[in-house]
Amino acid sequence: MKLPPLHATRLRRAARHRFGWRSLRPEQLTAMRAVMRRRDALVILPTGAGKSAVYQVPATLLTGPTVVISPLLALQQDQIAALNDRDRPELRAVRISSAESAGQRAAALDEIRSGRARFLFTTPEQLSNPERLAEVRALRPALVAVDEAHCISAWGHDFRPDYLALGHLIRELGRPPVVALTATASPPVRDDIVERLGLRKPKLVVSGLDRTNLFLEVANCATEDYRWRRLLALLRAESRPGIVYVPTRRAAEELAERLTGADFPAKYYHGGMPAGPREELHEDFLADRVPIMVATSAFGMGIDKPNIRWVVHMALPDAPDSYLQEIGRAGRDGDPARALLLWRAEDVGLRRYFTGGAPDQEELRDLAALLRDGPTTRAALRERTGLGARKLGQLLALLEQAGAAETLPDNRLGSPRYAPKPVDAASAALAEAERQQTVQRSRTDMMRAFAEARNCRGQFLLAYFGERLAKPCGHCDNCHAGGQDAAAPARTEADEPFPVHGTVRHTEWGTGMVLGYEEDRMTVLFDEVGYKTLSVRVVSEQGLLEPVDD
DNA sequence: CGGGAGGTTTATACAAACCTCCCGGTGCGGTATT
Repeated sequence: MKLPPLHATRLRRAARHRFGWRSLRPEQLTAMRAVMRRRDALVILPTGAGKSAVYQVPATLLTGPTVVISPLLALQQDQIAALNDRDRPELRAVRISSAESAGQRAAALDEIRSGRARFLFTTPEQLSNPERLAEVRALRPALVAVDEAHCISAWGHDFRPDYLALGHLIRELGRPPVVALTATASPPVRDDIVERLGLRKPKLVVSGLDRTNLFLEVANCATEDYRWRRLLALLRAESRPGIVYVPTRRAAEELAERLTGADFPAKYYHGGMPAGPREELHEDFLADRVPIMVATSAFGMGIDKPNIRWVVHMALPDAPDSYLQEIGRAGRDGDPARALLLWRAEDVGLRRYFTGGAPDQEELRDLAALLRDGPTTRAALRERTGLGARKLGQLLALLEQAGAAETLPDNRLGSPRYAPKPVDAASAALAEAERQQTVQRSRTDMMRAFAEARNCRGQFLLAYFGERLAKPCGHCDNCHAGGQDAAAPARTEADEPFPVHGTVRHTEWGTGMVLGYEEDRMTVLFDEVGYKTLSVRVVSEQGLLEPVDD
């Protein structure tokens, strides 16, 4: 008789009795068992595949509370409500955020301490407050779950710098096991998550990147008018609800009005709106009261709505990472859904702008010099430099990469013992910023290459995310147009001279990972210069790449 | 980086070409004011 794997029975029983889930998917179970063995895990599963269960079920079997770090308060609200609706003390969730008063915070901590609640939801910003951190540490958490972990990479470097410090903060919590969860993470994003969270040999669980019920289409639009007419054509052919992604807030408002005028009732949503209407729209959309949502990228994270029938992009997204996140919201019910990208070459300009320029070398140098005066706080640094919180966070992160700044156990900032001179630290930090921008630009290049691809789009996307799809996907415009030659001769070693996912070195660009092959071209992700597409023939003839042993 | 608005120049002067300026995403938290 074959014994069930360690912990599997307990986990299944807990899932059934405490949550009412009659079965667990293999990938869920794999991740949960890693958690039970107190091993770190990086879990990449599509939303709706039971990602939350991965930390929630083990949490009920561990001694001690689970801290859930999640980026959006609105999202936390939904997750907390879902847990508390079950009305069981061992599932009860509380929160610490700017939305709770000091009294509520004390009550939440007390509930956890006394065992009346098990889950503590919070944000990276809360934990970066030393008092808050000490309060949470005193609870002796048994597990930390980092939800929407791609935010570390997408937001940490500029927008929400506290995300970059999460690794330090978790260490200060007593370093319980950590499980990081997200729906999409390309190889460099995975590396970023592992490095920034300080994950130790994490169990990697990946599944469900190829969404077979999602039909991928792209149209290059010579004019704005053509873009509009393609949108109308889709609206006439498809049912509701759907999401139209636009690049700016103004475009969201204008397009919603124009669509409504054309007898396609639509609402708009963007980050500049007051919180009240935003929440209301969010709920209205979930309740099928909004047929068409025209939105910026602010809309959608954490939306787990089964019946979204299509997602249209009215501009080129900044990267395949965002694109896959956004189209992934369609067709969760498994029924056919469409993802239509309507793009123009002109769209790239806005993306370049958002990528930003180089930081100021003098500011970097002065900051590095200040850090040498002895440990200090962010508030003191803001005061002495006159920098804003966000800017300061960015510069500190860069200086940390340059070995000129470190976060001390008491959450103050200092200069490491062998820190480079401020001038050299500034140069190194600037170089790091340039590297990050180069990589980000190469992501936009890959997004454009996807739009211009004449072969299977599913294969292209999966290769970008470091996965391999053996056959053409069969659910994209190019596959349907017969662009794929099913009778093509089998590919040989001459076509694919380096193994997929193997490491190579380029004479100029340094080391990188082979992501995949497409006809006579290959895509490589280089550490320093990001994604590059190369001609296999040229690579072979000129010996541009050599294999590197991993 | 590029589009759009709005103004100015041009000289095949009731239009087009050119110029300049402004704008552009994602959210936490805390503080100040009603």
